[in-house]
Amino acid sequence: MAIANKDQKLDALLSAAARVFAERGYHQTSMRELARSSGVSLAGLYYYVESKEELLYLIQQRNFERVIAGMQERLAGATDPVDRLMKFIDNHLDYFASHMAEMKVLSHEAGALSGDWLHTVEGMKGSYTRSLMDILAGIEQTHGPAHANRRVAAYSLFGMMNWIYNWYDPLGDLGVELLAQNIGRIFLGGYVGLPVADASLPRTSAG
Amino acid sequence: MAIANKDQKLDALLSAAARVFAERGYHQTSMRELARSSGVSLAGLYYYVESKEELLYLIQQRNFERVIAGMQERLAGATDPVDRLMKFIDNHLDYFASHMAEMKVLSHEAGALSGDWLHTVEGMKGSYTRSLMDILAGIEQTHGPAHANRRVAAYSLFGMMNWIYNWYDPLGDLGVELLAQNIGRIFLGGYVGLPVADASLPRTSAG
DNA sequence: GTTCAATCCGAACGGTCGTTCGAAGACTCC
DNA sequence: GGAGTCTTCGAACGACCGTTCGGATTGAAC
Repeated sequence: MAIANKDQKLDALLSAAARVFAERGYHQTSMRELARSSGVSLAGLYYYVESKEELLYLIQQRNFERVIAGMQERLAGATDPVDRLMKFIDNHLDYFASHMAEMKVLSHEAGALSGDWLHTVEGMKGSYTRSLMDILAGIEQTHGPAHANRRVAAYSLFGMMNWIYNWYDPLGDLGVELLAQNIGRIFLGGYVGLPVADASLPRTSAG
Repeated sequence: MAIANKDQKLDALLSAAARVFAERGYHQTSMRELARSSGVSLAGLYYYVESKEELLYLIQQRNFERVIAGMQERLAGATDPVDRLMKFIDNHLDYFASHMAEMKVLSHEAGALSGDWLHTVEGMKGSYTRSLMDILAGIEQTHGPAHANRRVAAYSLFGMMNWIYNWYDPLGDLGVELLAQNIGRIFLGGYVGLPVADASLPRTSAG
């Protein structure tokens, strides 16, 4: 019970910290604020975590891990490159929209890590980016020459998806499925001139 | 001479500060570091600026002003909506690429301002966003129904363009013209299914 | 060469920061 | 009920923060 309980409390701590980091920024947030908003004393935080930076690292690493795991799961049975891309986008935006605070911290506080922690997270980003580039290569093979440089295309897609923390409200009128559909359509139409049919996308009421 | 000289030194100060803010982040940067990297004493900074936050505000406001002025200048004679969009993108990326530090500060430290200063910069952002949305409306009129929600499209384009501070090297192999061409092509092709011909874009050696 | 404003700075202020430490409470097992 | 481990925390530490203030330095104007 003891160890499981500790892990559970660490999870709650990370979730509370992510909310505050997302709202006020990592450097602007003090350990005293984190203590207050998570119901633990200041010193008590250090029972679960060895430093403020480890808190940031754990938020980034754990959530990125889940994004990557979700992607691998969704891609497991898909062979058509376009289908794979849409699943990649769906997964990314799904996780993003349901973990806005954590993903904002992951996207926005990338430069706040250092040392091995930074190295680890950057490794994950590299591998994630490579996954997308591979999918793009597959699309080029099946749908003719690309209309844009593959690297530019990959980072443009990440830009579209990661920028949403600046404007998207998951509780607003625009559902995640529709958002993913829109972004997927913009990207695919521009990258290989593919008009993405509604039928190949998850249906939404506002479709 | 006196006042002009002061303005000139303020410019140099802002430029030095932007470089440090871009590299280490606004909150992580101390006034002592800014003093060191701009060759002024700590107290001397306060002759030019009333607070650290005003420094950030001036960087954001002055550069955003120039981006908007550049846009208005380039759009002055253009009537074709697609041409207007390409000019909008060109201007944005041109300025971004030649002022990477300032624009990273503008994009990345948006949440660090408060009060009237925040209000002013947000007003500029709103007006700039409206300009893009107007161009998109024009494109829809001349090139048929859009393949994606206009608001999503606008923010997706901003995402593509503003994300470049995370990966783009203005001194690398990929020139700004080519970058703008690629992003413009991805966006236009996806938004209204328009295959952008090379001829309608600025020529580059790598075409 | 005195005046006066513009320019610059050393030194200090009060405050907040991340982190530590020793000890107190809570819980389990005998 | 005693031993031992897990969990929690009040209080304090040294470091650094943004900002201020009084005075030094400069340079043009008369």
